Amino acid sequence: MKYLQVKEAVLRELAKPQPGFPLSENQLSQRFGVSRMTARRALQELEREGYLSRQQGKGSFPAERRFSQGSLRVRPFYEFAAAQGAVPRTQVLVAEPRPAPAEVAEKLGTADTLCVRRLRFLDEEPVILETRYLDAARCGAVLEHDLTAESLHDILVHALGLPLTRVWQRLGAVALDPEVAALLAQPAGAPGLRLERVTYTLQTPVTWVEYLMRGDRYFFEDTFTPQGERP
Amino acid sequence: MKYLQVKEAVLRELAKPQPGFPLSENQLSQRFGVSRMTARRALQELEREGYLSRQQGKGSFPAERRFSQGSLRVRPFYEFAAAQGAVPRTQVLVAEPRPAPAEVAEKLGTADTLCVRRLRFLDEEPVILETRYLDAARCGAVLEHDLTAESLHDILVHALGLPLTRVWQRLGAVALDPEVAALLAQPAGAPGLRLERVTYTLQTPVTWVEYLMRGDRYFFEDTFTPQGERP
DNA sequence: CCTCACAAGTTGTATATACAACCTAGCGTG
DNA sequence: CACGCTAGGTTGTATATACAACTTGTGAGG
Repeated sequence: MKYLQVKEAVLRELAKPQPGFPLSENQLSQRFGVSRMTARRALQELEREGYLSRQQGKGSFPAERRFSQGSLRVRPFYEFAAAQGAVPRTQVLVAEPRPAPAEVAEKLGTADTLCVRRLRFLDEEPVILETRYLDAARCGAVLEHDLTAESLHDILVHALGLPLTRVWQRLGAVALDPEVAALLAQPAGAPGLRLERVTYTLQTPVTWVEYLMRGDRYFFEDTFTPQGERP
Repeated sequence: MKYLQVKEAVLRELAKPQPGFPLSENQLSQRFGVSRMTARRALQELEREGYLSRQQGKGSFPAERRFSQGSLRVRPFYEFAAAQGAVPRTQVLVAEPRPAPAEVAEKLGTADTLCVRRLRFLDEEPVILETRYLDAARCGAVLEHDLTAESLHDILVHALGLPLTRVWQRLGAVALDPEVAALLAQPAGAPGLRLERVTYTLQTPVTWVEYLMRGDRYFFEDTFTPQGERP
C-alpha cells in the first residue's frame, strides 16, 4: 500500500506549522521512490478528503480549511423509526386532486396539483404531519398507489420513473398552530420543526412538501468526522 | 473524455428496467474500445457517486438505491451572515472558569471547565445565543483570545493545535425559556432551534456547545443533488 | 457423496509512457 | 516600456502491462 504511506507523509507535512508547498506529483514520486501514478493517487485522495486543493498547471496546495460545521442527515421516516426501535405507522388524511395554495403554486410553477396529507406515528404517537403537493400532469398515477406504504420517494422514482435530480430544502422552528397541534396531540403554540422541500426532475419542480414535526419527539442527530476520515 | 462517455453509457444501462449485470472492467473496455484503466475510472467514479457497488473478485453491480433524503449543512455564523447580506456582531456575555452543569460534565467527562457565553447579532438583531463549556485542562489559553472574533473553531484548531476528529450533534425545536427569550428579544415560549454539539479530539471530548436560535430568523437551507452530480 | 484444489474471472495495486491542457516566469522583440 | 511568446513545470487523460488479492464454479480424487 505505497499510496497510503505517501498519504500519511503528506498529512504529516500538512500538520507542520510551516509546510513546504506546493507539492507536485513528480517531486513526491522521486522522494518516496514510487511512480508518478502512485503519488498522483495519494494526492487525489487527499483532495477528495478535503486536505488538498489541486490546480492544473499550478500544483497541490493545502486546502482552505473550511470548517464546515458539518451536516445533518435527513433520514427517511422508516429509517428514523428503526433507529428509535419504534413501530411506524402512516395514516392518510388527504389524497385527492386539489389546487395548491398560491405560495406553493408559485414554487411549483402550476396550481394543477394533487394533495397528499399524511400523519405518521411512532408507537401510535403522532410525530410528523406531512403535507404535499404534486404536479398533477406528471404524478397523476400516484393516487393509485398505496400511500400508507412508507416511501413516496420510491413511488415517484420507481413506479413513475422520475429521476429526482435536485432538491431544495429549508429547516426551521415554528410554533404549531392549533389545527396542526391537535393532529400531533400537542398544545397549541408548542414548538415544532418545519422542513420545507421542493424536488426537481430535470430543472422542473415536481413536488413540494412540508413536514411538521413535534419538537419533543423528533431530532436530527449525527456524528461525523470533519474533512473526511483520517487514514 | 472517453471515461465520461463510458460513464454515460453505463448510466443509460442502469436506467433500463432490466439492466444486464454484473459489469466488468474488461467487458466495458472491449465494448467501447478503451483501455481497462479507462473503463476502471468510469466505474470507480460511478461507485463514488453512489450508482454502483463494486466488489473485488465479483464485479460491479447497481447500488442499492439509498434514498437518503439529503443533508443540511451547518454553516459557520459569519458564512450565514454573508449569505444573508447582513452585518454580524458578537457580544461576549461570559468568559471565565465555571464548572459545567451535571448533564454537560457527564458528556465532557470532567466538570473542570471554562464557560463561554456569546450572543450573536445580525444587523444588530440578536439571533443566536451560544453557551459553551471547554475542558479547562486543554483549552485554558482560549480566554486569552479575542472571543468577539468570529470563529472559536479557528482558535481551537489553529492557536491550540487541537485536531477536531469527531463531532456529535443534535438539532431540535424548543420553546425559548424566559431568560433566553429576553436575550433574543423574543416573547417567552417562542419557538427556537436548538443545536447541541460535542466535539472530540482523538476520542476525548473537548467542548460542549448549545446554540439557541430564533425560529423567526434562523434557517438551515440547502440545495443538493441526490447521489452525486449527474455528469 | 463430499472435499479439496485449481482455473477463470474479477477488482486492487503499481509501474512506465505519452501526450494534452494549463499556468507562470522570464526573455526577447517591437 | 509594453507586449507577446516560448520554455518549463504542473495536473489531466489515456494506454499497456504485470502481479496480487479475492470470489466462484468446476472437476478430480478421496
